[in-house]
Amino acid sequence: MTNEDRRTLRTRAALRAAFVAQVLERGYAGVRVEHIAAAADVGRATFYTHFRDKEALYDHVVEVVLGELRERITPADWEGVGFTGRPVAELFRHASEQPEVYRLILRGEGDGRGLRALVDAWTTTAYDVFAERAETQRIRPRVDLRVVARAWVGEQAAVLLWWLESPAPRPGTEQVVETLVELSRHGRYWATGFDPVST
Amino acid sequence: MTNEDRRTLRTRAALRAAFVAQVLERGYAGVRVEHIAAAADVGRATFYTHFRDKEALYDHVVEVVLGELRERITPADWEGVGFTGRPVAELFRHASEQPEVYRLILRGEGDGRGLRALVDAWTTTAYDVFAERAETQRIRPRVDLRVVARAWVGEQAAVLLWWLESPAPRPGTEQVVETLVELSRHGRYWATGFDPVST
DNA sequence: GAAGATACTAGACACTATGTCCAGGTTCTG
DNA sequence: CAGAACCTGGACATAGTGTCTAGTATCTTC
Repeated sequence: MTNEDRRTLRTRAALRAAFVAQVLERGYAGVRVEHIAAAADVGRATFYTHFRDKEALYDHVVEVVLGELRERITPADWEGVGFTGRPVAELFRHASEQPEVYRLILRGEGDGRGLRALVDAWTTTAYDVFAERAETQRIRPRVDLRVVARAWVGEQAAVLLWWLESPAPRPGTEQVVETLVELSRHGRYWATGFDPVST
Repeated sequence: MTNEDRRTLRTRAALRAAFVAQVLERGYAGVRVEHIAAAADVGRATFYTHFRDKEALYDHVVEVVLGELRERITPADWEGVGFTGRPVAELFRHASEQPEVYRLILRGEGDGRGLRALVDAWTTTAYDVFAERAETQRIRPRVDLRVVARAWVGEQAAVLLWWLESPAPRPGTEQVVETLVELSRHGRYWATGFDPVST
């Protein structure tokens, strides 16, 4: 890796950071290329030597985050007892390290493209794990696993966004993740204490 | 209600329909005011006599849908055994009657504003029901009800979008709703057949 | 069926942001 | 220090926005 490359990488990182900050400040539609360039301390023309337009930068940002997330979760995380707990915890931990990008994506900023990318990727991963588990354990699931995977992911997306946008005194990562795991394990009725039969 | 009002209402409805169709065809960012006007069979200037801009029309569309949904679900739907099943079924039924608008909103089109509006409204409603139930029944929930409400809504949003975008041979409303209810009742582990303890 | 009100219309307008281009400047490497 | 990158400001044509105006169509009411 030569040093020209380094310079390029630094500039791109600056543009990414500037983009995220600007979108959270002004909203995706309200951000001008000039704002991003200025916030990244770079000329407007320079922006275009790196990215075709605002959308391209957005896609790049999402790609980077998804790449990091993928690298962080190994197949081993999906093994064993309570096998969904570790991936969820890892997701929340990653998000808490860079709340801005995650808020950006989960809010559906940029016409929802990033949110759909995240949800789709995460859903595919989950479904594959669920399906393979059912396969190897000769289990015949009582419900459609595609629906289960979607539900599982949607649940996390909604809770994660709420958690990231909650003001200062918010529950800790462990507590929220624990709640999600409990819901997976015992169902909402059990967790809330409402008895579906006698009520 | 005079007849001028009628004309106005008809034009607005036409603009709403045109907007939805155009966004699904070109994506929110790709839609020009001219496209909407043309699709509604109306002059471009007319658009501006009804709505400030594209965003205002978008907000109006969301408002109408949320209004309809609210009207459809009475407090009685939240009563009794399996009290979450009926509202969910009603939501899915409403969505299946006008899949286009719901797809538009759930995809996060328009920088996610509509999706957030829908999720927030639905979450608030759910939380209030949950909280009041816990109150009147003197139940001390095992988990944070705010998280439960978020999770419950996120689950539905993700599954509903998936369902609306699935090609022709897709599961029926009843089946999908039934799955969601089962997940609420018994938890994901039970429904998938994976035993969290012995696995 | 005429008068009046209201919605609609085409076209022109200034304005703003986009994306491309270029010629010259800066910064790092070898 | 020479060369190769990256960066730069400014100029440019283009496209879409939102406003306005003067005039036309449509419907109600008497």
